[in-house]
Amino acid sequence: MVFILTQTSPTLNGGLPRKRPVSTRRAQKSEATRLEILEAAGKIIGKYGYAGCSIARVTAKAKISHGAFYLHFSSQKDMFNQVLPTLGAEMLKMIADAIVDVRDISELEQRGLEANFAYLTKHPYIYRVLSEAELFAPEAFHAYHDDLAHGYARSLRRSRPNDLGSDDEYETLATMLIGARTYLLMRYGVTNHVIKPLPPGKLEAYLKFVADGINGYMASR
Amino acid sequence: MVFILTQTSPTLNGGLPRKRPVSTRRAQKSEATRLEILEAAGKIIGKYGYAGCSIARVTAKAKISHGAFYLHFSSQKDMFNQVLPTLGAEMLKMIADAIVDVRDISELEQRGLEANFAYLTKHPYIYRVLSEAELFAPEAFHAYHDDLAHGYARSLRRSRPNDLGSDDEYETLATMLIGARTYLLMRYGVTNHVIKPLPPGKLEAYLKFVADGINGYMASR
Amino acid sequence: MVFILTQTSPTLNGGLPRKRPVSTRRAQKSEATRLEILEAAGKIIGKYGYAGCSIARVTAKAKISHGAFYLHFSSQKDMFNQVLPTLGAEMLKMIADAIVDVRDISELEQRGLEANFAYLTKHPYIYRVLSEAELFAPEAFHAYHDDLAHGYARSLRRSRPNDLGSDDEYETLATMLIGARTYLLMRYGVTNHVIKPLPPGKLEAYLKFVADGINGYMASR
Amino acid sequence: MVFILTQTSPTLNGGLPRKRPVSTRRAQKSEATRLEILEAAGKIIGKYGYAGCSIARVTAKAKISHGAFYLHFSSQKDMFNQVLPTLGAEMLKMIADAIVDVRDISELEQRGLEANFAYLTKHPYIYRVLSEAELFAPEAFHAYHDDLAHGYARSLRRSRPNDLGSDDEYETLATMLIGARTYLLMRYGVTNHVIKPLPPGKLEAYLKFVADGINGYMASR
DNA sequence: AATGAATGAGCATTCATTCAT
DNA sequence: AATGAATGAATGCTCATTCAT
Repeated sequence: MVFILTQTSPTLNGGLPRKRPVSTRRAQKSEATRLEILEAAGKIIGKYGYAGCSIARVTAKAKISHGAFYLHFSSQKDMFNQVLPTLGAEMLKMIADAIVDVRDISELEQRGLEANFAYLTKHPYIYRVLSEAELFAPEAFHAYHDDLAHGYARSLRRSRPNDLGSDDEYETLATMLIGARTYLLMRYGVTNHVIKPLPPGKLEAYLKFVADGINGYMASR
Repeated sequence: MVFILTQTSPTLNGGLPRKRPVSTRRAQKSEATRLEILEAAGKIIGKYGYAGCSIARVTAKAKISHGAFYLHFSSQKDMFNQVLPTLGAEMLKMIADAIVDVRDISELEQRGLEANFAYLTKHPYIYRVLSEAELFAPEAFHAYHDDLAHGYARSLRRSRPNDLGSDDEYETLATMLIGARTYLLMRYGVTNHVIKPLPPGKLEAYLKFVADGINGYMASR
Repeated sequence: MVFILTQTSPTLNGGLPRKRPVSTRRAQKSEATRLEILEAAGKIIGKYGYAGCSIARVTAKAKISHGAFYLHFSSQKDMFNQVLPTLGAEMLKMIADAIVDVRDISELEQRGLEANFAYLTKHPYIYRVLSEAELFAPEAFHAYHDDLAHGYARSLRRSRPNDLGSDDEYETLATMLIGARTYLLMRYGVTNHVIKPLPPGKLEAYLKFVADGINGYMASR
Repeated sequence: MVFILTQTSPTLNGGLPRKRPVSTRRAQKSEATRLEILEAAGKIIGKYGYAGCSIARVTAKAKISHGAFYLHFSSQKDMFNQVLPTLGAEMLKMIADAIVDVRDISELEQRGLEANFAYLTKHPYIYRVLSEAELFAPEAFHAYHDDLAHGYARSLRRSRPNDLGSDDEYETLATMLIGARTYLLMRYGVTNHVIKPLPPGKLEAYLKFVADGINGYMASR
């Protein structure tokens, strides 16, 4: 096949060494495998936690050999630190998309929470990946929260066009809001690492509290 | 030795087998050992985390034999679930004492936070015991937070004498407040599992946000 | 490419398949690669020992692919057994050259030792290649020592023209001398696999002892 | 049983807590196991070398569980460093005993070599334990050779009562002699890690050479 | 000829728990 | 009641060799 290609169409790739396509194909395959491993790891973390996410379990689920794991990750820790960024990125994107055109805070919060909740429900294992990351993938955890708080802060600012708070003030606020909703979710919306709908009224409570808390916060500076 | 004691004073308690004092003494000793083990475990968790809190380390620190551990706890998990209730109770009490006579919310929050922070600074290992408990001692973690939210809710209600919110509403609010402050602390006040003072302004930001958030929350029901 | 070459000049060598020049060029290239691999292996053994001389390390250093290794050696063991003969040959030659025209034993010993020492100092990794070879490349090790003892024996015989000892007697003697100097070097001239100068007097001690044995050694002090 | 003992002979141990016998018994058992492990390791090293002396093999041979190994040694390296001192001590003692009353060098050498050879033949695996130790248990190896050279030097001095050489001179000499005989043994007396009798004449060659060096060796044939 | 992804057996070490003493 | 030796499954990781491309 290679022979035929190089004979029949020697000019197709403009004289480039015919190595590229091969290595590109390989690189794609490799990247695909890397993602499969991370998906497998995510599911296993969802079920057994990071502590139960042994290389043996991951490779069995990803249907690769034990040794192949180390072609894609330098260590278990390395993999742990990639699970959240990879699997969490999509969630962040979904949330960002959901709030891209909101104009006031309650819309922001409502849509953001809905998108967040929808994603967690659809990909139930993400919740555990995220909640245990503080311990097992601290770098990823903090990077994730920096991102989240940053984006949140930007949306908050956009939703209050006349307000002139500093970046740090908005990030502080975002941090508190994330904490409040995380604890609400943890206390009322999670059983055995599985997300369930919040009891009626909780979400509204959060929205109300948040709205006036912010007004007061901003007014009193 | 035991035999002799029970034999030499059979009449003191009117013919009933006079086991109580002895077993009481034993029980006291046993209880003391149990507490020593839990203290040791607390310190080890503070230093190495629950994951590094092996029975070997704990028994070495508590100066008991490996096997003796199982006279006091049925398993490692059992011990994990007792560390937080035992060591955390004191902190809860300190906080409760600090806020027992407050009359308005900002005093409540200020004093509560100060007491909390003071305790964590004085007993640095508690922070890790608490923060990792969600993962390694989930039952204890949730019981602790139930307690905390409950007490918090009661204080909130007391600080707003004319308000008629339901218990559940106050607990929901307490949960959000705990989340907000926990995340603030985690993001700005902890490095390498060690508490450090919050940057200036963070605490005030929390107090302001909290005060008006609550007012709005309560007014709009 | 190969195809084209063999097709375009079929007549040059009178109809015989004109493989030779090509395969010669190839063979040369192959031989060069083989040597590069062995050089790389030598350096790695010098630094990490045979046990640390993995195929991965060697191929990385020789800048060839992992698989290409097996085009030149049938196994790791095979390579191990070729490192010493290849890299040691030069040393043996240097020593042989140094002693080619000596006429008495003390000159023989002095010059031989100096040449040996000079070579080891200049190519520090050879020492480890040699000293660990008994374990990891036993065939090569024994072949090397056969060679060494053989040449040594011949020089000894040449330095004693009137002596009629058998070859075996001279080889036995050579073996003992090699052992004596090797142990002297090992005990007094090597730290952490690196050759350093012998303490003053050791070399002279060896020379005296060798000449006259214990009696002479003791008498001549 | 314990009860009976403490009742029937309360004075036998003079009031000492009856814990001692138990822990002594335990300690003896433990020591016995430690030695069994080292014996097993010695045999395995004799057969497969240090590189093949895995904990799995050792514990299987010593009929203990995998984990029990670590009750007696802190690591594989720790064990490696104890094999030679433990198994080699007996050999050194046998040699020392054999030469305790010699009065001249040739007797010293003859008896020492015979004892050495006899021991190696009876405990064939020691040879490999010793010869590979330089690489796998360097500390033990050098300690062993320091001991050996030291004792050897003392014997040499004793066998030459009128001689006033320094300790260092005698140790240097001992080192060369050990080297010479080791290489003789290695080259003529070992096949596949198994000791076999030296060919006739080799031992005599060594004795002659040692006494008078090359000159004597050659003259006395 | 040359590549490098894939394999899978092997390794040292840890540790909660049990149980004979 | 108290001890601590013993168990054995489990873990993360390495590496010589093979083989599809």
